[in-house]
Amino acid sequence: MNPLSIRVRHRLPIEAAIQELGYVPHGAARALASRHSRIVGALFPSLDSVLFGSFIGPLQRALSAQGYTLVVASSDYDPQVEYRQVFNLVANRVDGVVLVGTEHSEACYDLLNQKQIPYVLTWTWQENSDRPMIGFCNRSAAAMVANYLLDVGHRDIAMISGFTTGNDRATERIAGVRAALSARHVQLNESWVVQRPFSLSQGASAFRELMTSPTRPTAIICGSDLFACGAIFEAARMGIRVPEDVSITGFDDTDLAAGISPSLTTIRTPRSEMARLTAQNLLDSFRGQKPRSMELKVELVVRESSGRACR
Amino acid sequence: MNPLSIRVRHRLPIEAAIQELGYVPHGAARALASRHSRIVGALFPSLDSVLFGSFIGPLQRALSAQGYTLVVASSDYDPQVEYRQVFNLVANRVDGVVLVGTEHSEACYDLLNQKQIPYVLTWTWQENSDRPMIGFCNRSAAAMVANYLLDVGHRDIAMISGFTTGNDRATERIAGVRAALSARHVQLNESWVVQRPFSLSQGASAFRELMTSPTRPTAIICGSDLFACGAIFEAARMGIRVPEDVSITGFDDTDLAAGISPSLTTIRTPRSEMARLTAQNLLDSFRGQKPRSMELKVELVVRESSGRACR
DNA sequence: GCCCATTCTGTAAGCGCTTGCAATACGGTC
DNA sequence: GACCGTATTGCAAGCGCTTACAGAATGGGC
Repeated sequence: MNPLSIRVRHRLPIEAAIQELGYVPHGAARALASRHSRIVGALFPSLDSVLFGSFIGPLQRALSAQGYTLVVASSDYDPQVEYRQVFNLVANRVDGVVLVGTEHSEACYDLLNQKQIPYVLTWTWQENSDRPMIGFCNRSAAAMVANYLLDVGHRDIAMISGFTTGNDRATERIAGVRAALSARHVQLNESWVVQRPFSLSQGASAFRELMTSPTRPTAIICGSDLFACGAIFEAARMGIRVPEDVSITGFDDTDLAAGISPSLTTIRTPRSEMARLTAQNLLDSFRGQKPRSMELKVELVVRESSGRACR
Repeated sequence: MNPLSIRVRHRLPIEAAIQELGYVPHGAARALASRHSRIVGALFPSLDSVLFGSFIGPLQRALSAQGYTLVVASSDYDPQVEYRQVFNLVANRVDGVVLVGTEHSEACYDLLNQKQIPYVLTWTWQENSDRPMIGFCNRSAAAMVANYLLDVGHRDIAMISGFTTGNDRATERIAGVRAALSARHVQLNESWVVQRPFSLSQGASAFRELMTSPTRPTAIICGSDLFACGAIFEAARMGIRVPEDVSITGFDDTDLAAGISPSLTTIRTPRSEMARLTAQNLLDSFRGQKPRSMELKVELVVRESSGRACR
């Protein structure tokens, strides 16, 4: 008799019984016994934004395809909340954790290290860091935008940025712009760098503020497409022409960037690729392989919202 | 000696030791022993969309405040995937499940019932259903829009809708428009009801299609703000004036609706309230209280993108 | 038909907690 | 100081699975 035949002979009736009785394995029991939960936790600064949505989807798909479940949490940009959420994830003994950016309290890192839970930092890239990272360099991405604007003649450049406190991405983007300007002997006017909570309407009001100041910038670099779209909408309301009167650039290349009129010059950030690679990185860790950090390329997408400086 | 003093005397050094040793309770062990996981699962048709983002955030916050963790999953509008995801949630022995809409396979409902896992259907409302529901009536919401357009003289009304297969919200919205028109002896031209995947660019292309047909509608009811914004952008590109040449309405009142120019007439759906009440509903179930279904009110927000029919 | 290398099956221990019960300590009362 | 009800502690069982190991069955080679 074939050695497999027994297995086969038994498998069918057993599977029938499983169906019949409606047996569903008990994840917690399995997790307890096997010492891994097949759950991955992802902690975002905010869940409300569109931005992270286009990351969660692919991440969830990639993990799900390998039998992993995704838990999401948000810190609301608050380190206290963040620690609580990490603790929560650890308490649930997630097999791995996805974090956004590098700025997290020591306590968070300690907790993960102590419990030996692999984690990945995303949405950011730092050379020579020993932390696992899958992301792009916010500094050079911002510098790309700045250099492009300098190339087409802009010198009076303003920024609408997210809050930099605890947000290394925002910090790096400002630093990137500042460095790019410096390299061309242009100084970034710090009073033209405004920080706002990420939203369309905040982008609009920041734009209005900048454009009603005594001297107007000729170009505005926005730290997110949301800001940029808010600015474009506000420009329309104020009768300011884009890009003739002012160039506006975004960050992320969301659907909106291509759709809006004038279409938005922006930086395309590789969110779904980042999600896939992040999942892969963790899965490698789970399999005992050394996870690979990776710097992803971003791309400047020049569209209608930017052009030659008018003065 | 005070009976409490022992407790107090012991508590401090014990808590110190907990800190010291970095003890983190083991969720799986707790779940196994206590027979509840303190995890709630939410299953969305899609995670990519902005739409559900503004629901997940408040939901997660509300649950987190009560010590519950949120697991998200997406079905990609595929019943097969949906069943697998529900199975997954059940396998993880979530304490409760959040589902979107009413259309789910019997198998899904059976699984939840058999394992006695409380669930809530959201984003939808049906009178006389015995299923727990927290949502709004898509049919009457759509009828509100249609009645408004009829009131301002429109008779040639088109729709850009999501796919109706497996999506009761889309189905109901079309039905609502059809019924409202019928009641005024206007017939909905079925060839003017186009179904598309939810996205900005699909809204744009559907708009172009409708506006290049031999006879043009004077108003277009969109099943989502995303469609409507796509349509508005496309109108700008085609040199079609909104609302002078065509009125456009949306659904959901996302940030974009107020920001876009012309600003969008739309239906405000109470997403964060829905999230809070959904959480409350489940928490009530967990505490053995009878959960309360609730119909939420939606509101027609008339802005610039709609107006009197021109002919 | 015997032996061996496999594959398969059965069994027991234990993952880290909760829960209920029995045992004990406690403070107050008479 | 004996007694009582209450607060606290200690202990053991068990949640539903995995895992490791011992033991049995299997089929092929000689």
